[in-house]
Amino acid sequence: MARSENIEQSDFRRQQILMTALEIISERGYSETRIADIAKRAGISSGLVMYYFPTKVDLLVGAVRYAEDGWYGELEDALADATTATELLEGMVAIFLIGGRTPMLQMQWSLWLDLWSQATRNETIAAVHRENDTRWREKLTTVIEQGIAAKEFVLFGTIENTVIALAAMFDGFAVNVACKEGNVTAEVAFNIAMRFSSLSLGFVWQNDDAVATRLQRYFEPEALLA
Amino acid sequence: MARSENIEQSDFRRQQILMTALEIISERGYSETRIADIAKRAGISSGLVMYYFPTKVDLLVGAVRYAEDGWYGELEDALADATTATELLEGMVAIFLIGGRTPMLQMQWSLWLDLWSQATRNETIAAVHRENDTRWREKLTTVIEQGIAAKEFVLFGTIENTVIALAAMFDGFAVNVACKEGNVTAEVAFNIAMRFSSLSLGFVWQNDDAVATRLQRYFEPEALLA
Amino acid sequence: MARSENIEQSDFRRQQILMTALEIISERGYSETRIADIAKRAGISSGLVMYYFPTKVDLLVGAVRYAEDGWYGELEDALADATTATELLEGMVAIFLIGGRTPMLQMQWSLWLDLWSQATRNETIAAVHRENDTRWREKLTTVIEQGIAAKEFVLFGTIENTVIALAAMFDGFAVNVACKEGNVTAEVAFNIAMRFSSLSLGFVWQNDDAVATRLQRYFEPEALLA
Amino acid sequence: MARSENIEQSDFRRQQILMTALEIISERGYSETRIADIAKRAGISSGLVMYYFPTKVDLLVGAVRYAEDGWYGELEDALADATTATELLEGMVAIFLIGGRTPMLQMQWSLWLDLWSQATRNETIAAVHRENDTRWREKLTTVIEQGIAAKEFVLFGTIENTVIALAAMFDGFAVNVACKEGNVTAEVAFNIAMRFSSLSLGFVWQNDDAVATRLQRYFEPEALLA
DNA sequence: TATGAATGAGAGTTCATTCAT
DNA sequence: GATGAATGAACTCTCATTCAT
Repeated sequence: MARSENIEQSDFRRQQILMTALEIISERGYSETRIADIAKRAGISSGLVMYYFPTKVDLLVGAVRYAEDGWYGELEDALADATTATELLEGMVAIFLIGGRTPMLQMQWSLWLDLWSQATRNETIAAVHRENDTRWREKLTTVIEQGIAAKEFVLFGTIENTVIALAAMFDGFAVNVACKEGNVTAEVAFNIAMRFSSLSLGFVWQNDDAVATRLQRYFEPEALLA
Repeated sequence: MARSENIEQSDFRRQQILMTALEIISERGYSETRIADIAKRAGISSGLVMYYFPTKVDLLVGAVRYAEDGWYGELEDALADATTATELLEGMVAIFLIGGRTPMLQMQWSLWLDLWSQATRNETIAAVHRENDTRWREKLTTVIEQGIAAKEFVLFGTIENTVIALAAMFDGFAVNVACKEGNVTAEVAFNIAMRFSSLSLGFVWQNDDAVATRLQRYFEPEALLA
Repeated sequence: MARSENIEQSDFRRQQILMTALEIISERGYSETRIADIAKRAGISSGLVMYYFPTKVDLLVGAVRYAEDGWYGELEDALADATTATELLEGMVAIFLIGGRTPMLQMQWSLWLDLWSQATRNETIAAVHRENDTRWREKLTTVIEQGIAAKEFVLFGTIENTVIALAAMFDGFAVNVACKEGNVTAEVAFNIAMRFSSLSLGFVWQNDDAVATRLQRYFEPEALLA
Repeated sequence: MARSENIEQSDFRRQQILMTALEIISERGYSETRIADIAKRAGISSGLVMYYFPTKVDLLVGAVRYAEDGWYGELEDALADATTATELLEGMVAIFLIGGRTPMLQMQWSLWLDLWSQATRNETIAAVHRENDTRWREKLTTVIEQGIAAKEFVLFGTIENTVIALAAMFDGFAVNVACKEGNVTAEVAFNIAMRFSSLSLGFVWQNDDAVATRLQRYFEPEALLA
């Protein structure tokens, strides 16, 4: 077997394990996930899982990075048709809270809550969390800067603080959604999140037919808000 | 031993165990907490822990409720000197994000992140989480209603949505603080949280000497923002 | 159950586990001994073994100490009829190399070789080994001093060096016996060990009927040398 | 590639693996040595190690034989300047207990203790041990015969028994040295071993300047006894 | 109430060995 | 010869939970 094939094969295994891990951790949580379960579902031995990921924490870190990379990669595509800053923000928040058309964009919030929970006590995991957070804030910053340049947005504070506040609000909504708090479904969360974003960014937003039409780019109508 | 003494003794044990559990779960997380560790620190046998709390989940539920009750109880006292709705809100947010003068008010955020993480997959825990959330939103609602009545606040949406949005933002900030994201310390979080609350509630707030003076009701000066 | 009964029960378990461990480690060696095997043979769960001996090394240390204590305790009894220093030495060497009438005195040399092997790299085990060695040399010293006082023995060097040399020779013979080197059986080793001891201690010793008669105190005739 | 080159290459690999195995087994013991560690340090794959040595026991056997052959080969050279039987014996004991100028002559006692320990339960290893022992005794026999012929030595028993006794004593001292018993350093062991050898062989030996000078053939002065 | 010995079903991890390439 | 992915059986150790006392 040629060297390049080896590398491909190796990468394939790595990805296969990460995908499976991602699935199972999302389903039942990190601490309820067994290496043996991942191996079984992937159709390999548990020894092989350890061969690629020496410890269980490595697996969590790998799975989170994998999810993150996949999410951002596919987010670009999903937002391809959004042109104004408002539409971009709307799309980002919609996909963040409700999900997108691909499995990767159907963000597994339970994975994130696990990550936060582990991050408070494990520095390696905390570092991964910070990485993610920074990436998300940078993305938001870019969109807001575009909106300011295009005179769509007007800020009431510094851009840094605005981003921090909005990101915090979005995370908080994600907790509501992940914990399935009855009255705050993903769609309700999206709606409120956009209204308060518009307040902070000085633009007008209301959930009308135009919004509904636009959102069909990201998910099926039935997932939409009333 | 008289019946009443039995009950007292029983309640004492219950509380003693809960306090210890709270301590240890906060320190190292729910899944890293061993029944045996709680028993050892409480100076009792692990069998006795199981006698009062038949399963480990019961212990988590109990500890969270205990923390919650303690927190609200002491919050009242802490806010005794705050009279206007603005001051009340300020105090609530300060204590929520930074902490208060008593151990109970030094909210162990890591406990809450654990709770969220477990809540996504365990209905009993999810119920406790919802209880907490409802209580917190009711508290916020009361204060906002008072502010509206006193013409301190003006809303840009329904009161329900405003409360949901603010509560989400506060939770998101709590994640930042708990995961020790470098640039968002508890004090920074408080500051930004108040600025954006003022935007949503139509009041003016800026972090000046008067605020600093007021905050000294809740914690020592050195914990204050610049 | 009364406290004293608890302690008795606890000691019983401890001893039961140590005895079983001793047996199995002797049979197949420390690194081939499984906690589960000990548990199974003792008729208990492996968790209980770990309850009494938190690590496998603790079990080895415990087993060695137990064997050692048992050996010395029973050595006293076995030597009760030996009066002269020569007879005492003879008895000690005979039991050391060939064994005695009780299981404890049928020294499991393989256990000792394991101990030496582990001692080169594990300080805890090395300490136990040193303990044993010191005890054995003290025993030899006492007997030799008695022999000198009784004018049975005459030394050609210091008593310290004599003891070190003799102890080394006995250990070396033990290796021969444990590794079942064909021509050096336990009996042959005993015979040569005594002849060279007599050289170092200036007494006359030859393996005659009187010796054979005396040795019957320690083991059955068939175990005796031709 | 020509057949002879293949064989050379093959021998090279074999030796390379044995040297590395010897190193690592000496450092951390047989049962703590991993095939993968040997492969890594040798810069090859673990599959290749198994290609040359089908089982781990083969590797131990090979390593011991390799060490043994190296030791005897270099012993000859080291003793080249020793002419009398006394000097030869002195040199052999010195190198046996203290070591020589080459790595091979710095006998790794821990390897030998491992060998003994395994030999009690593994017949293949026991056979290797016997081989070694026989070789060592033959060497001692030759020297003693030379000493008798040259009237340097006078025996108090048969030559066979004398060799067995001395070999046992040397092994026993090796245990002391390997287990780093504080008061019996390699140098002390050598000194006592020689004094008691002289007793058994009827020659005069005392550790004076002449001895010290002679020993400088084998190792550096600082390693010498006072 | 209270103890703590006892359980037992794993858990993650290890590692000699195999084998397709 | 040489690789290193892959296996899988086993190991020590963990820990919530049970239960006789």
